Amino acid sequence: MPTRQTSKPRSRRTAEARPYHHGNLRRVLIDAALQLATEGAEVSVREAARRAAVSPGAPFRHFPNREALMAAVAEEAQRRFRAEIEAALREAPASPLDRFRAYGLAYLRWAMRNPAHFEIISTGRYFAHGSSEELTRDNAELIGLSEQMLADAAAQGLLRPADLKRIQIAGRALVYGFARMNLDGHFPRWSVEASEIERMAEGVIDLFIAGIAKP
Amino acid sequence: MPTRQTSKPRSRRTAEARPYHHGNLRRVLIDAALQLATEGAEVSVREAARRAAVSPGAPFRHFPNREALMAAVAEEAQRRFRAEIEAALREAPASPLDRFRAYGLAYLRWAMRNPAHFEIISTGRYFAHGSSEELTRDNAELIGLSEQMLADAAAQGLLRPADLKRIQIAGRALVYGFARMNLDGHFPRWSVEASEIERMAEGVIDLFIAGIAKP
DNA sequence: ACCTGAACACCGTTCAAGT
DNA sequence: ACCTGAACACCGTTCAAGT
Repeated sequence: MPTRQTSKPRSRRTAEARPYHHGNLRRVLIDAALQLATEGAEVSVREAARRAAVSPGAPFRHFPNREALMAAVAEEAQRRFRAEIEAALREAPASPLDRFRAYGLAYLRWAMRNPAHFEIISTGRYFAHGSSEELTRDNAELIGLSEQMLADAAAQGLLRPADLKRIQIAGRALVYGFARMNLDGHFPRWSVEASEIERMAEGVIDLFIAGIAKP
Repeated sequence: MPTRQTSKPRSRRTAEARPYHHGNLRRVLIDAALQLATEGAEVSVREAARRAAVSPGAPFRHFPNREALMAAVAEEAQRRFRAEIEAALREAPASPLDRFRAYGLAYLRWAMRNPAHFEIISTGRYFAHGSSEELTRDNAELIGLSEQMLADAAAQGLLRPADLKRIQIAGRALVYGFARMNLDGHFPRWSVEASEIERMAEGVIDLFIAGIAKP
């Protein structure tokens, strides 16, 4: 058994003597909130503070209110979401309809695997979406992407005649609705087993594309 | 000016002398909660109690907890939702695809006009859907209805070859997604004006049906 | 410049006591 | 049988005081 090192004076910054100033609290709070969401718990400022080992008032030095915390969490989640979609598109074939398909698939796969984060991004109950520059910009870019793919498809004569905006809204409603059915626990009542959800996601996207594509 | 009837003794149950026993509290609480939701406010048990002019503990004689109140509210909303869909189907033509269209339209119209009620029915964040017999039954019947219409359409040779379950899930994802985009405030970023939402709902349903129907 | 800790106004829920 | 009112454990948020 090793002797206790009683002679050595405690250094000013050992692990057990946490400094008064956290230094990194903003980041730690966002991670704690992200973690809470992943666990399926309600994100509360107090609980995030508790996990950051900090007093209940401390978060309010970094965020004016709970909404602002949620917005920061959403920005982080959206960044990851967008990164995954862009990665999928980088590996996708050149044909615009194939790219449209890859986009939808990547969207749904991320939503299926990160339901809590997806909800924070999309719900708008936690904070006003318009209040975040970054979220608005990211969103606009993703929308522009799908607009472009559809316009290309139309230009190459791949689509049956139809209003492009209508196709776009329908396509988005389809994937968003599917993601939310999953999130909101609707699939059991539609007899869709957990194990077949990702396959069904693919099937639903293919059905939609078959419906808009020229035969 | 009429003289005050001071001679007449106060009856035991005048309007201003509210009786200790409410008599109708369960109903009144549900209506108050429905009203709160309509106003866009968070439904709280205490506020519902306040509006029913009753103490904060009183609701718990009628509902074991907040979830049970929300479930009762959802049951009421679902009843109205279902009634409207069934009314629309009564007036709809006989052709199964026309009926499918009428169903989708009635679904979306109700969701557009009663967003708060629609959310309580569909979200599953307020209470466990499985806990309500009535909700489960109502839901199953609505699902059965659309199943039947699609089966009829297939039997009459109106559909392009495709898996019926897939069509059903896709159709539901489409309308649910559209309703939620409205609810969650997505339409501004898709440049869909409030005034054109119902027209767009129709367009999106028609696009879907054109996609599954035999040309 | 950033954090603590007490305080305030909320909430859901319980429970003894009243009618 | 049903309701009151005080109580408890939460929550978001503020603010004087500490480092």
